Amino acid sequence: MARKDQIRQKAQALFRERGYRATSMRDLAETLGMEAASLYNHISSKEELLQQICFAMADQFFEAVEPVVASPLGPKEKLRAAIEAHLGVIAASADASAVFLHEWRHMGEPFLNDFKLMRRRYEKMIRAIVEEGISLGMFRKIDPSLVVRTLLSGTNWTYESYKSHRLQGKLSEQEISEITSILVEGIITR
Amino acid sequence: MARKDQIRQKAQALFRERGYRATSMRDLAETLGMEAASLYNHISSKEELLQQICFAMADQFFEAVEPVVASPLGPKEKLRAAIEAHLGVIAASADASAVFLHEWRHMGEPFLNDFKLMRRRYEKMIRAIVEEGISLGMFRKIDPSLVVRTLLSGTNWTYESYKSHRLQGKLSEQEISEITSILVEGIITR
DNA sequence: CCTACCGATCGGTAGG
DNA sequence: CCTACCGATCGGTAGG
Repeated sequence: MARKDQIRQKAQALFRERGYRATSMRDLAETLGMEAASLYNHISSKEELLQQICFAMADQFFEAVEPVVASPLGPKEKLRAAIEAHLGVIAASADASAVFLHEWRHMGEPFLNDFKLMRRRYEKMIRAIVEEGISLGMFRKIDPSLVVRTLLSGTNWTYESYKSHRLQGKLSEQEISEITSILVEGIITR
Repeated sequence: MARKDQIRQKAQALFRERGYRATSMRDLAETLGMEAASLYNHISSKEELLQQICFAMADQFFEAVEPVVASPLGPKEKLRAAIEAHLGVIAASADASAVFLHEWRHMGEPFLNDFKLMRRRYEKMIRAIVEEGISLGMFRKIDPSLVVRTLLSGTNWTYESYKSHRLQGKLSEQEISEITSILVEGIITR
């Protein structure tokens, strides 16, 4: 079991660095000091690795953001808290987040469809905050779907922050707060 | 020559839809109604296609944004115009933009390094606008590198807008303006 | 966890 | 632009 976790961790790093299709099972085995065939004592297929990474991250995002949505905060504070929670998940699992964001399309059915449905549900959850804010006159009247995509997309670079020249290491609490602020302030009515 | 353009156009669509590594030359040939071997009368390699797509898009982004940077606009209007120009390029070439944004890492050296340098130069150009705005007290005091990454990342979903349920078809001028506004307003001091 | 190996598929070439 | 084909590599299995 511990071995399987090691495999998954290395798979996350390689899938993120090179992409799922460009990572061979031989590559993965090599980083673990074993032969490719030996991997199959711990996993059943390459795609199973991808599925587990993607759906485990989906769980993480929901676990972080759902309590915020259920909270009694007002739209502005709720949206801020949701984006901060979302950023916190990426910061906590940068490799797996990058795989979640970019490699999911290489899953086969029926997992692919499940994944798309899950993502739709996630966006819908955040969209509800935006819609409430608009209806209360606190947020600008802009297509909520467009708003949510811009918000989430604006966070999607952060998994690579630790590789950047200027922004090395994990994002600090303050940086997470600043990114959130940039995104949320652009939506608030003046 | 016209044939080569057809090949490139189909390659853009397939690389974008399935990813570079998951697109075979046989896939590409099939969409063109020819055999894989015949492609090599028009191109020299699969990677050449990727390089030409990526660097052609790089040229487009620079051609759109450089005049804005050189203009006498103030930081706020200049940043707005730069983001709008950036969004305009994506809207005009959605497939190629998606490839530019996601598939570049599959280029080999020395092209890969050239590409990274080019991207750095592009970000630096936009960062200069942000830095000027901060120094004039018009923009909030936030790490300009973080700001630029958030801005550009916030535009990176737009190439898929025409596939979305709620946002079908190319982005309208108004939608481009709204996205720009969300991103830029979040940076301006109050 | 390894050796040995499989059928499938890959990018690309030769020759016409 | 096609047929025929190449060596390399792929994900995965058999058997120990």
